[in-house]
Amino acid sequence: MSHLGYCRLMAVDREHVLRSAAALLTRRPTATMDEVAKAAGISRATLHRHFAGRDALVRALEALGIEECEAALDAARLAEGPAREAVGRLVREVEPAAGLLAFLYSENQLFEGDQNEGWTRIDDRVAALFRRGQATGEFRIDLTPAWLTEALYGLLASGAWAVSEGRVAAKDFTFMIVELLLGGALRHPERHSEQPREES
Amino acid sequence: MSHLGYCRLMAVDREHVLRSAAALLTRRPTATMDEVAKAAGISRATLHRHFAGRDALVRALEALGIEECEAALDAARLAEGPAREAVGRLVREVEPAAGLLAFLYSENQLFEGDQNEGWTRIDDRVAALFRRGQATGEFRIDLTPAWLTEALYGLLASGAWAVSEGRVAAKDFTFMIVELLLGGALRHPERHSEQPREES
DNA sequence: CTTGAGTGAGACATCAATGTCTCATCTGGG
DNA sequence: CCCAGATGAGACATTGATGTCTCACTCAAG
Repeated sequence: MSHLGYCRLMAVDREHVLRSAAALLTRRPTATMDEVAKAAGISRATLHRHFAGRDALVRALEALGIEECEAALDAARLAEGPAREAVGRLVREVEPAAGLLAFLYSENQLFEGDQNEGWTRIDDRVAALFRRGQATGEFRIDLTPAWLTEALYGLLASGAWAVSEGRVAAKDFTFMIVELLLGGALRHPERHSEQPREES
Repeated sequence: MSHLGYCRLMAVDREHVLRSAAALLTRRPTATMDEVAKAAGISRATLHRHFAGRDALVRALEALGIEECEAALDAARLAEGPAREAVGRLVREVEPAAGLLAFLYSENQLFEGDQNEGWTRIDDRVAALFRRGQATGEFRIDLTPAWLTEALYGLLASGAWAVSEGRVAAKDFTFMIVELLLGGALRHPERHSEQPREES
């Protein structure tokens, strides 16, 4: 088990480091490599042995986020049943990764240009869900799938931050996001005009 | 006019520097003081004469954002008419500042602890609007005003980013945010149960 | 016991951004 | 013309994070 055991132990270790880094950077996006190492319970030297530098660490976190996102997309079975229920499943599945995704979401605003293709694949799958909902008549057609996708990301990030700052209860996370995204804030089923603007 | 003129000119200049800094940092939150100076068409030395350092610059931008936010809150007359229309007015009034607010929104996630009290005042006013809407029966009561407030911020930031990256048209900004926040993505007025979760 | 891989601690060098300083230049008012 | 204030350009030291290196220690396998 010398060789195999070695690799698997490294993987576990790396996984653990990534998890603590994600947890820390979610709260303090500017945390130092020193702090990341300390949070993982290892020395900076060892951290550097696992990840060549801060870039590599963030890249690895991005890969982890993409991986968990796609796992959530798979688990949510977006193609099955009513689209609205698929949205609910998706948010529920993605909830554990919401903090990490919120970090990566704001981190992506910093990087110009080269954005990982994994995100566009995810974008496509989410947008396809909204498009399906529009095709079946469940969702309104005057809000583009691209915007609904962006809005979902924004609500996930807002929700994660609001929970981490104690402004909303963690147990309401999925409920609030899904209810707002699907149903909106209005109470009565009366739907106002689709052209609400005065001229101007 | 030596003295008065001096002050007013300085104010105009400072205003211009702040505007360009806001425009630049909105696109590239990590821009250097050098780049900020270049973007404003002045030298780094002069930039330092206006703002002691990067901290001071960000603080000034924060103050500007708060100022514009409160101006938008005033202009939207949140206490008048149906709450849903007040939300529409608010988003429309706040739209020109959305980019700056998105920058400050993510910047605030970086700073720990001491957050400017101006934001809590703004939070209170927005939350009061949602609370009023709930009291009049316009808004549902199973989404807390605090969450609706956070969600509005998140949608504003998402919208600003989506527009700046060309994913949604700038002219649809207000429409999409208001429609999603108030009406949600569902097409039909049928409202699903307020306890949509399976047990578990 | 011996060995070797992995680790922690810490000493550097590097690098980018920042803050401070000086000096030459420009400009408008006296 | 002369001058004071503001500016631009650039040199310089500082600071904080980072990347690299060495060395001693631990621990489990042989």
